[in-house]
Amino acid sequence: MITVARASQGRQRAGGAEPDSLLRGSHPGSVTGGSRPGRATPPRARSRTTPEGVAVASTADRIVELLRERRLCPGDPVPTEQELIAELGVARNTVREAIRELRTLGIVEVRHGFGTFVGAAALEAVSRTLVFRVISNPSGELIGMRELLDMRELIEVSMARRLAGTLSAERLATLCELADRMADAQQRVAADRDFHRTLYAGQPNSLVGELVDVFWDAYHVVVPQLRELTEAAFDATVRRHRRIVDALESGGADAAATAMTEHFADLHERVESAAARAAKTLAAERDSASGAGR
Amino acid sequence: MITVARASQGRQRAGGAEPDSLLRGSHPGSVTGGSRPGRATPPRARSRTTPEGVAVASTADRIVELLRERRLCPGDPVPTEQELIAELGVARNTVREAIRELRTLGIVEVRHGFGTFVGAAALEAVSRTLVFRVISNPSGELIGMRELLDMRELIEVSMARRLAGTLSAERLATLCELADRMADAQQRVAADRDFHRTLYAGQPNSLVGELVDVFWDAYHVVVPQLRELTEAAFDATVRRHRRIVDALESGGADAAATAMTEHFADLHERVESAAARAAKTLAAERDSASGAGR
DNA sequence: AGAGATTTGTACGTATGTATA
DNA sequence: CTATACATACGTACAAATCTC
Repeated sequence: MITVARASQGRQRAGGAEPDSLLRGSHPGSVTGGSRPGRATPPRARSRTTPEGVAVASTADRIVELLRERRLCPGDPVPTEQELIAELGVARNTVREAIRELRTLGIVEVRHGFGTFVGAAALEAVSRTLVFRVISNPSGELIGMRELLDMRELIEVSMARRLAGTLSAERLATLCELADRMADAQQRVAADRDFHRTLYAGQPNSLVGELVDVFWDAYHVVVPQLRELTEAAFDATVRRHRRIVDALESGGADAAATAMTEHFADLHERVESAAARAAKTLAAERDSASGAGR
Repeated sequence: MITVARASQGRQRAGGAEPDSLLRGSHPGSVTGGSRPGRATPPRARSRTTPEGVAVASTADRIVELLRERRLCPGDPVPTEQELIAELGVARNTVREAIRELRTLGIVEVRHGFGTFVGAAALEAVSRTLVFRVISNPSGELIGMRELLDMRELIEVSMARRLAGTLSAERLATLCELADRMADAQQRVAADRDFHRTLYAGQPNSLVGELVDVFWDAYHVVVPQLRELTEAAFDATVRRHRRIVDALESGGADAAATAMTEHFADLHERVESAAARAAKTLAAERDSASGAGR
């Protein structure tokens, strides 16, 4: 009975007022109350702090700033909640929400009952955003899946170009073996993941591998929504992957890129046809339901 | 006096136990207490709930699940905190932390005093993670900056290949104008941003543009750390960008890719030389300080 | 423009589970 | 097994922002 009251407004997005406070703290009013780092005052006698209503965001920024000032590296312990409360002069919930934010971004890692530590800032969490982005698309999930696949193609084709002719014999053998294991329905998904993962494992740029992973994850979380992908095309999967390996081994950059492009063309085609069939069966179900039900 | 106590352990990372609960709720123990959605019981008489210590995470998952069940699209209102408290049977702080997590991921957007709404799941927040990743690198910020630049190159070179010969006359004219504006020191950064932005504006795949933006943002937050980039090379900037436009207009895919690659080669070179000079001046300062100070 | 209602933001106190030593 | 340090969760109260009338 309370829900419909606010449905009138469309979607006044707030806009991007944040990219300014990415690095620096920018906490405009640290002239709040007492609570200097020196004194060990329990955070009381406040009763009207709240600079303006962005305490959590500014607290998160200040924590990041703190980590930078103290030159804390991934794995190092972050001050405890109590210390942050004393140091920053905010309440526990504020610190907790700020930590929750940083934890979501991978900037810190929390271990229950033990402590909080600087994180590696992995991009892992991004796949969650991507998945939601796909499933919340009002025009249907298909276009979101197309975008994911297209993005993967963009990155991996480029990487194929770079990797052509640079892989060691062992690496190539491993890739061949993984491609073969894709013939087995049980191992297919894991083998596919390992294939793309070992492909970019030796890369000096760790971002590339992580980004590939993130998009791979998101895609493979979403794609099971399309039941009944083309079961027949699985030997084609093996073939495509082997061709990629071949091109990486002996071919030039263009050949590797072409092989990778064709792999993704296969994936695109399978998604499209599966979506078409899904739409058809859906329509058929609807027809039979409306025909028999009334 | 409390800080050093926990510095002994290295960094036992938790590992990736999460990609399983990306989409579905997977809240293992909803057999907690009462608090069914039907009854409007104020969440009391609990006193020992806490299934196992992951209430916030599972609450966040359940909220996402809720949004999916109700087919809520970006812009639609999310149930209020009170409703979520009643529906999910958790305390307010738990809901708030869950919302904070989803807000960080761009899955919801919160407006003080008004309500919470489904978000567009933009990748904006990623740049924050990227920035932290660079500045927290124990081996120095330079390698992180190299990675950012390399990642940008990977994506944008690939996009240049795609865009070659497809841009409209107006678009090309706009790009030319933006390139010219880079001669002005005042407008340079904004023009650069707009250049790369309008380049990928018409793309049907919105992910590409966002990803380019994210890496652009992160890079340009970090790069001012290197004071005194080569001031002399700025007409080269204009030239490089104009050459990209030319290649996109009349050249083939390879020409466009080459032009873009050369642009990034310039950027790489400038970063490296600036870093080398910064290291040199730093060493000089240290020498003079240790020589004069003692 | 003023008052009330709704909703999110912040603060404080307390109890409990968890991991380490 | 006990002790300790820490994060987790709950409940409540009040402040601030926004909307509606």
